[in-house]
Amino acid sequence: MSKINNQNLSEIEWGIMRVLWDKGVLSVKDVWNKLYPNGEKAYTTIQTYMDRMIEKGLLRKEKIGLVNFYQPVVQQEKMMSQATDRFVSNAFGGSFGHLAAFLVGSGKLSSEDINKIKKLINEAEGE
Amino acid sequence: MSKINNQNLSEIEWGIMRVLWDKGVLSVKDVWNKLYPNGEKAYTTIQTYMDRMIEKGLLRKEKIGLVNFYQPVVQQEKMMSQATDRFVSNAFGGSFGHLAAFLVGSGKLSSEDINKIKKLINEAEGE
DNA sequence: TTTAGTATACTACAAATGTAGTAATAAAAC
DNA sequence: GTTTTATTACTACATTTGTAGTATACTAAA
Repeated sequence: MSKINNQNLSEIEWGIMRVLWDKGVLSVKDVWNKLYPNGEKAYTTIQTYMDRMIEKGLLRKEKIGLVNFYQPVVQQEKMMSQATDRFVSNAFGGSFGHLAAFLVGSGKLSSEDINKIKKLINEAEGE
Repeated sequence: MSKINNQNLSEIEWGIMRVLWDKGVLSVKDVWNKLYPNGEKAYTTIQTYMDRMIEKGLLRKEKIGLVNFYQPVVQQEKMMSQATDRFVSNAFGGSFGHLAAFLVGSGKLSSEDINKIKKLINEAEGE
């Protein structure tokens, strides 16, 4: 039974989740084509990943004809939130403010980003 | 030779790094006491971690008397920056703005956090 | 100078991760 | 109807991670 989902995703797992969140329901081949159009990884490697991700409760599959179609079990928002929590707790000692300040001070944000943030802050404060 | 440092840290490795960044130079025992005052992990487990972290180029050690003292090789800022890059690229498709917006919209920031961010933004724009 | 206490160095091993090959099966093409 | 092609299912294996025990060696105490 899908062990209360709370693990870290590896880079490849994130990639797989992203295309599935984006496209909805896909076969291994679809995902593979999307992620590795030049065959950087073997097809069966991705197959293995995706089947292991079912065991982890991240995906589920359904066979239609002879092809398996996979889809996310976990919501993107939820996963992002959990991952952010874990990341902040590891890298920023649990302080979201620290991370936010780091972002603002890091030069990693474009001026559009900054404007969007200001707007969001104003909206949030307006309520 | 310290293979250009670019790996992910596990939760435990982050913990070790954090106490070392904080305190400077410590023995295994010091770190262990700090992180697991109730012996949640075996002393030798931490020893193993710290020695592996030397191979990964994260720490270095120096023997004084019969005790090894460990210290970080990589700067905290740099590590945080790299880790943030990787995290954003995995979880937010590479968009820092997305992460920042997510943070502001998530309710994870306190009002002091928000104020600090506004101040930082103003300062940044003032220059 | 034998003994008891520490810290180190080395070894061990299971689980998870990264990577992919091969066997089997079904459909399509000939 | 036999061959080829597409997929899946299963197996394999090296590396890394998590966890810790044991053997050594040195210091301090008795």
